Amino acid sequence: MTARADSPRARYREQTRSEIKEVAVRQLAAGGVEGVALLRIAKEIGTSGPALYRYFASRDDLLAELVIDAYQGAAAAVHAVNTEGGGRAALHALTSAYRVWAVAQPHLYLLIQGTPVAGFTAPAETVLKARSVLGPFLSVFTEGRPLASVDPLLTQLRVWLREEPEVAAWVEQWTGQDADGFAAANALTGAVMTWPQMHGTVSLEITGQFTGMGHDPATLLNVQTALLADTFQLP
Amino acid sequence: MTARADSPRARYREQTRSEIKEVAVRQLAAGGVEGVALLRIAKEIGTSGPALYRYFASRDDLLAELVIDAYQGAAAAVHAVNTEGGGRAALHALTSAYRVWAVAQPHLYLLIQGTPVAGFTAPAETVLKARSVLGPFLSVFTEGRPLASVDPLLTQLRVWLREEPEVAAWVEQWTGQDADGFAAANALTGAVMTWPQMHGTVSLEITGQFTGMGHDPATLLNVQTALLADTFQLP
DNA sequence: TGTACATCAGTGAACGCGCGTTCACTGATGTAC
DNA sequence: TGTACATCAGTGAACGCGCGTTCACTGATGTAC
Repeated sequence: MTARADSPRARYREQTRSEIKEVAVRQLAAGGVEGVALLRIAKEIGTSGPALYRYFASRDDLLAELVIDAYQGAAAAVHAVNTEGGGRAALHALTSAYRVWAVAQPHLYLLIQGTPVAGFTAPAETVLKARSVLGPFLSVFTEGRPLASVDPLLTQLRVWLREEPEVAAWVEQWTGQDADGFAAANALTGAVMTWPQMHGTVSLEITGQFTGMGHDPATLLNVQTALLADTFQLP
Repeated sequence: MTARADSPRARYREQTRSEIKEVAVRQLAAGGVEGVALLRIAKEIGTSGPALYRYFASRDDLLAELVIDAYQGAAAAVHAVNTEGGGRAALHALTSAYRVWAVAQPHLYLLIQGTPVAGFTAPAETVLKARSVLGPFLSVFTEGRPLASVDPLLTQLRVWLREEPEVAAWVEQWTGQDADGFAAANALTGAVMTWPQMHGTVSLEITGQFTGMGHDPATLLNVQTALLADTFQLP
């Protein structure tokens, strides 16, 4: 019989779990994924190595939780943006929030969007979580009217919407539009174009490849976002 | 006294060095940077571990060479593009060549553009090599006339050109234009905007984050490239 | 309220692994005269 | 062309390290009656 969820013991358990994760994140920041070591975590929180196995079944299990937490954090940051006004301003707010979150915790960003870790299979929920981050972008692009240059991509995504009910449902949820219609396809196309744009700029900034270059990454992202807004003729 | 450069011994030495690097690259592909292990390399080429120290001073030295080789490969792929005609077609050819190289050797691409390896300092030449990859893009954008939306970035890069003689020289070399002029600044801005765009799309493709999504990454890159060409009003 | 038992957190010792690197050495291949 | 020496490639043994994980165990904290 398991202890009640709000028992003192359960509470203590949760507390220890999150303490372990905190230390793990710190090690992640310091030495990357390979720098996360159970024995050193144990030493840091003043316990023995094997004790950690009361809280996580294995190192990979711990990593998997970090991945999920990171996605949750990114999604929260993006979802917290007020997009009520819609249009260009909302898009700028979204891309900026995405960047700000990433720059504030680069190690977490790299954990979920960087080089995949060999031998480590990401948890199954990952795909859904990643989609969740892009949701708010869909809603902004719903009112877009893309220029003709975007057509090749639009056509492909329209097919996808037709063939993948899951995706269609996701898009409908965020756009409030029928997945067969123009608005839904436009929205999906906008999100699919925005993602790599943000990711490219943000990841180059985070990995330090802009250091010594004469521009502010935020300005770069702003300009790119403005062009996207132009392309989709956002109000 | 060192052996003559073309002596049989020197030739054999080079051969062994490159055999070691080949195996290392194979291990890189299989298990990422952490998967490159001297002892396993030695075993694979049928020699003892310590023997490798005749060819590379340390594991980090070996990795550094792989990094340089990878940059050289990327640069070669981009430099091989025929940009004589210039304009939009040349830009498309360049971004496409970049992507094709990356997709063909994803592990090498991730080695130079992915998550930095903790505790490993990239060789000093790295910055120059990275610049070299972008050179041909400069020449294409020389004939660009960017839209006003790009101005904020343009202004920053103009300052950079003025203050960093090295960069100015690099830009002059590829554009054949005076670094103080409009053409040089436009070219630099175009390259700085193209880089993250390509990187974003290519790295998401390579890390498998597009799998299960209903579009062809090449189409996405083409659309993005077309928009860049529009933005800079390339002929 | 007290007692008997079950559940849980944490321990210390130990296992086996693969790693990078050093060292003193042997034998082969070059070079100088 | 032959001999003496220097340079090089490669070896086997060994070092020390940190790691993830298992195991049998002790003591504390809960739960049931």
